[in-house]
Amino acid sequence: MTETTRRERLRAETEREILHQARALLVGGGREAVTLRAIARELGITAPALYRYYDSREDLLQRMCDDICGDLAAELSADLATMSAQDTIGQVFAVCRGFRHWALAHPQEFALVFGSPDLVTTSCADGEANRATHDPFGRIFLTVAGRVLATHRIEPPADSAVPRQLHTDLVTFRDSLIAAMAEQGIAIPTDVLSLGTVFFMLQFWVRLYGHVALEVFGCFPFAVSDPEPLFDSMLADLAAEVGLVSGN
Amino acid sequence: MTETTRRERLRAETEREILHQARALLVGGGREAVTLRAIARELGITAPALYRYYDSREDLLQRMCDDICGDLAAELSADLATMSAQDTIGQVFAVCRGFRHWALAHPQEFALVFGSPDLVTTSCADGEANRATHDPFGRIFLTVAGRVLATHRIEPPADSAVPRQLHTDLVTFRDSLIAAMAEQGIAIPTDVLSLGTVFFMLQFWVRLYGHVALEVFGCFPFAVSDPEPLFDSMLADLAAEVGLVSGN
DNA sequence: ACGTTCGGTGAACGGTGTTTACAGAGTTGA
DNA sequence: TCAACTCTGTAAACACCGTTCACCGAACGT
Repeated sequence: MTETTRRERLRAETEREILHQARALLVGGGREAVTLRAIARELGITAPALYRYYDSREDLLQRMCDDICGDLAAELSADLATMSAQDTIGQVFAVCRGFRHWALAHPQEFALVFGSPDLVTTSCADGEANRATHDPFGRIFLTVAGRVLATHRIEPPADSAVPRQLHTDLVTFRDSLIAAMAEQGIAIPTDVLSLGTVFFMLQFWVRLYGHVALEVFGCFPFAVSDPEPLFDSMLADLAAEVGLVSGN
Repeated sequence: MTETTRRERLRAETEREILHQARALLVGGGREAVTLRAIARELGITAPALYRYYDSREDLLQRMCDDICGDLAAELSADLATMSAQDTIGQVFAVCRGFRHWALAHPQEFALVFGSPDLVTTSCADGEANRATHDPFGRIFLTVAGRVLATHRIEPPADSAVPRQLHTDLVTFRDSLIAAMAEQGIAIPTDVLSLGTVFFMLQFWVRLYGHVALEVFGCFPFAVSDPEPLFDSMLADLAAEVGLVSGN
């Protein structure tokens, strides 16, 4: 079907199985438990055979990162598919809540992809500037954000309120953002993507990621028996900050 | 001096050296590089000897967490000592900036203490409810926050704006907060520690931790060449949100 | 002075990543 | 069809890891 020769089919199958077992080990015992020998054992082969598929353990972990990102993106996409296409604000909220739920349900995966100081995920690694427009998970965020911008007038911070040192970075991001949006058939008038708007998107992500990381890593200053209301109040704050009402 | 017998002195010395070398390995190669054999090699002893000091590698890592927290607290305390005792708001800002700078300068330590899904640091492990009032780093935050509350009138969110589900947790935290403050000689009238105030402190920490974690883990959606203005604008936002002006 | 405790060693066990030489099946082309 | 070649696997080996065990000598309390 998808592949021509028989060898290629078997190889793809094995590759899938390797990643699958690696994920199971990650979930069960964290990053340190993802062992070449353990993976091989589960597959009924020997450890050196894995070197036909990956350069090293580190390389395998890297590929697993991409795999995880893809799964997360797929899960969020599935959630979105069940929603009204009209309610673009609701879609943003759904993606945010979906991200949180995924992270809480998959703490080890989250720690690997979003909580490792060294490997910067490098992802596609073609350009270097923007991650979000390339990695499949980031694209979902930008898509729903773009749909809101295309359907609602928001009240972003004034451009004058954006720290000067961020200007060039924000402009660069805005450009690749418009390009990525256009690729998905979402036309954003360049004037609604003001510097203040892009700045707000950055702040939005900082707070979203921050809350989720805090919760996954259990770094609350005291025991919070149910952090969900805190999360929801943060989302409401963010929406209110730019004059969005969840109703319409 | 501090210890009576000669054996105790030597033991304390060795214990210090173990943690010191373990830290060096952590900084150089992350958690996985902290190896009993490598530590022993640096000390000129054999690996099994370390079991006279720690139950296991995991136990050693745990102690190292506490050690790191202590160092962070010491560094922040030193910063505070150079500041005017009057400018309590400036002290809060200094602690926040100090936390960020420490995290960026010590990413591996940060990842170990503030970015591990499994071991919840357990820290003192006596009570279970509140972490901040026990661990030395949390106490610094609470101290400077307490000083602001004792010297300034702030405009916290109304109690009615606090999600109902958080009430009991917040009340519990407030009580242990007042107790911890009193221990340090800071008297907080219980009426300034409204539910809204404690809620704001929680939100404050979420945003502070969130930004720092994001930066350490490099999870920006695009390349931000200098994130410091973003951090500073967040601090200004937080202060403005409760009506604090940095001047007085 | 004696027995005990403490901090250290060396050998061993099973597990790990990685390299090397080698074997066999799948594929390709004359 | 058959030879050349590529691809996927193996087995052995190396160096390293955490951990346990038996043992030893110096420091310690009585």
